[in-house]
Parts: sequence; C-alpha cells; structure tokens
Amino acid sequence: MRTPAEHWFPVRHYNLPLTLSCGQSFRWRNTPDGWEGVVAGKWVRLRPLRDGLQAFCAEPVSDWQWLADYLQLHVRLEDILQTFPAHDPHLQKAVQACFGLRLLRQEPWECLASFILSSTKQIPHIQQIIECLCLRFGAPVCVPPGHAPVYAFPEAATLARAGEEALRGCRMGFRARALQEAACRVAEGVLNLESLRHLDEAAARRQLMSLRGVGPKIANCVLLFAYGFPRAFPVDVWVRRALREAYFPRRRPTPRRLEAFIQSHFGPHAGYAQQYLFHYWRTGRAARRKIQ
DNA sequence: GTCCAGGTCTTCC
DNA sequence: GGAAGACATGGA
Repeated sequence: MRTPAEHWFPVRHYNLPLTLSCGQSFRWRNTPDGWEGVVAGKWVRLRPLRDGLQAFCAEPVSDWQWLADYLQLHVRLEDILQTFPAHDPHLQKAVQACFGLRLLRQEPWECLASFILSSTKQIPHIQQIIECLCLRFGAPVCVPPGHAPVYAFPEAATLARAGEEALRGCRMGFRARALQEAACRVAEGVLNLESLRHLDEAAARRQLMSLRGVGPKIANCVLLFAYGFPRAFPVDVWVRRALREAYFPRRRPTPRRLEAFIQSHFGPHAGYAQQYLFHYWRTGRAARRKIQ
C-alpha cells in the first residue's frame, strides 16, 4: 500500500489559478479539491494555502524539488516586476490585473509538442487535443484511490511509432504531420532537447525552428516556458494586438523594428511582460474598452 | 453560414 | 521581403 504525500511550500505573490490557467500549460484542471495535473510523471493536486501552496501526491515523495522547480518557487516576483519599464501604463495595468501570475518551467518535449498543436487553435481546443493524446498514448500515472485514471504526456518515441494517421484521430488536423515529424526527430536523437539547455538563446531557437511547423512564435514559447530564456517573447495574435494598440496605434512597425522595440522596451524579463500582456489583452479587452 | 483561434509554409510579385 | 492563401477543426 502506497502512502500519499503532502507538502506545504511557503511562497508569496503566487496566483496559482491564474498561473495554471493562463495558456502557458494545458493540462491543469480546476476541481472542487484543487488544481490537478501531471508534473514529472506524477499526479499532483495543488491548493493555495496561507502564504504558500499545498501540494498533494498519490505516491510517497522524499524530495519535492522537482515540483518547486516546475512552479519556480525560488523566483522573487517583485525583483522581476521592478525591471519592467516604470512609465508604461499599459503594462502596469496588466500587472495590476494579473498580479501573482508566474512563469512555469515545463518539460521541453511536452511544451514543444503542445505548442506545435497550438497553431490557430483556441486554448480550450488545444486542451481537448492534448487530453485525447494523453488518454490514447500516455502511460497511466498513480492516482488516489477512487480517482479517475490519469495519463502522463506521451513520450516522443510513442508518438513517433503511432504515426500521423493515428495522431489525426485526436482531431489535430494538419498539425499531425508536424507533431509526428518532431516526435521522430526527438526520439531518434536528431534533436536533443536536453542539449538545448546549454546553448545560447539564438542557437537554441535555430534548433527548434529546424522542425517543420515550428516558427518564431512556437520556438519562443518553448524557449520561455521550458528553458526559461527570460527575453524570449512569443508574439501571437493577442500579443500583436496588444503591441499595436498600446505602442504602435498609428502605423504598423516592420518585424525588425518591432523586435528592436520589444527587446529595448521590456528589458531583461521581456518574456514575463509578454505573459502579462497576453493574458490581460485576451481576457480583459472588452471590459477595458468600457473603461476607456 | 461566417469568422476566428497562443502559426507556419508556400507561392508569387 | 512581404502579401496572400492553404491548412483542419470547433466554438461563438
């Protein structure tokens, strides 16, 4: 009989619901008992509790560092926020509205595969596709007694073997080809995702963009959410909208000028700023227009 | 029925 | 180098 494990992490300024639901990861579910997901192959339930987070696992855990790393609990949010431009009312409003939003440090393969599936899809659809993928191809993980079965994110080798047609069965459409090819490259070791940790940002981006279906946006998502490159700045439809409305209301900047603006304006933690703008624009646009 | 979604690739000028 | 269209699917 395995004994479940419980742990309390002290941390301040950590908005757990926002962090787990803001579109950087896709497998967390809000249940009456807390937020449930799979990290490092383990089923986890998380709850905000006092000045910290309470974690619950179905198996014994001797060392919780893997979860602290995933949640980036050592990061002092105030240190990051103070690097943001002081005179930027748009970003300041976004920070106020989304205070406590954090960036996670995800497993590279799951992050890469998830964002390959994200192109021109709404977040709920991405979640549906990934759930289907885990159900069909993922290994079962240990859950509490009586809990519905939960599956890990599938290994690259499993998806490589499954083939494109089987992947299409998860309703991912044309993205199946890119996912299957990426799975093959990773499974064969042609692309070594672990080795990217030792490269600089530009070199790691080039490696990721060598994959079909991975352009600058998806590469930047992986650089930011899985490898923690703090300046990586994914520009999707919402962030492009935010940048145009807030900083370029009159004329559209060239891609080169936009890139220069991003890196000079948002500073060393541009990626964090991006996530605040993304979530603020995506969720609060209608309400914000009423105020203006 | 039409539009749009955490894009990318190809073609064409 | 940049604009336009194709690519699948589902929800609003």
